[in-house]
Amino acid sequence: MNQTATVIDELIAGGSNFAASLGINRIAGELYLLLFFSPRALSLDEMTQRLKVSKGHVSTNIRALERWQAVRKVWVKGSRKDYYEANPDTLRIIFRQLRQGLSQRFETLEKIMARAKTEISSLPGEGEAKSNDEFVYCRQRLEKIETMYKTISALLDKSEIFL
Amino acid sequence: MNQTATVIDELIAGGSNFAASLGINRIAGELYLLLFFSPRALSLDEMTQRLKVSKGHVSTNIRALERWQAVRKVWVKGSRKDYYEANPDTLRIIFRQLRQGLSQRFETLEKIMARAKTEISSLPGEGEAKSNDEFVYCRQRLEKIETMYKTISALLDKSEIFL
DNA sequence: TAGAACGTTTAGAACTTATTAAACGTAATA
DNA sequence: TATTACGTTTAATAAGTTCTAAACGTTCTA
Repeated sequence: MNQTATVIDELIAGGSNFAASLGINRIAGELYLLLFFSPRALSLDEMTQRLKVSKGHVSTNIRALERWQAVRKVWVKGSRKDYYEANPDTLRIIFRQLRQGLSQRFETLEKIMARAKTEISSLPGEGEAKSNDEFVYCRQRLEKIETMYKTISALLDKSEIFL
Repeated sequence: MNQTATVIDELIAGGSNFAASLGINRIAGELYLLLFFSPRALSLDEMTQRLKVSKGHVSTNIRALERWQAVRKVWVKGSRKDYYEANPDTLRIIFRQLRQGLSQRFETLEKIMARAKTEISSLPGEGEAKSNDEFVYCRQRLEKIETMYKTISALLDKSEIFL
């Protein structure tokens, strides 16, 4: 292993630490960075050896990266191995992933909020002062959440410039 | 427990699920939401009973929320318990936390990248073609990372409008 | 068709994180 | 001062995740 490799190892370690701290699987981060810094596509075996992790682990994680469109399989003539190269558009990958993840979760939340809104407006005042307080307060809070929700949605829409 | 409480329970469940899926401790999310929907400050005991988790757990997590300035302790006369209320500025809390977390991690990354840059430019060409390729390619990639880095930093700076 | 070279799946070991119950310390109260 | 009512810390356990080694199923090659 030459000197360039050592420098890259450090970059991979630092970068995958960063990714891991954001909740991305460490090996996925390492795989992506390894490919990102590699001038040619690498085979599963090469990645396995270089990162010193099991073949199965590499297999599983590289396919996760493929699903995120962070890497892609390339065809290398004369070999029947699978080779992968990094999609260098890292920012786009991150934002796409972020946007998509949030949208899905938002849908679930939206349903819950819609139901809460219906339920709460159909509640009888219940007579006693305490319950009434809670009732009014809850409505206000729900409205506040909706406002925030719209702010974030708007931001997400703007982040389309990265896609 | 009245009907408003039931609706709020659903909102807490949905919201804390959302938070948990973003990597925030589930109990922290539940605590925040419980307070967010509560018209008055609540004591540790009340939160413990309502959320059905241990006192210690509530204690630890409420202090994490305090550190993030997501809740604050309030004084209730005639009681020697600690009462807490939510900081309703949820978006501000989220962005502050995001910004701060990223900044810290960025500092570490910055150091690694600076060192890599120095090391890589001080490397001799090593003669052989293959190493030279790697060398040149690595420099290009490093530059690409720096560009992305600057893009995110700029975005973070703009997100100051939320602080 | 037998054997080798692959990538994938899986069962469980090794770690990590979340959670609890109980011990503890402190301050208020009687 | 003794007791009680708190919040905090801690040690043990439960739950969840990551990781490996080995079995497996294909596809290629001889």
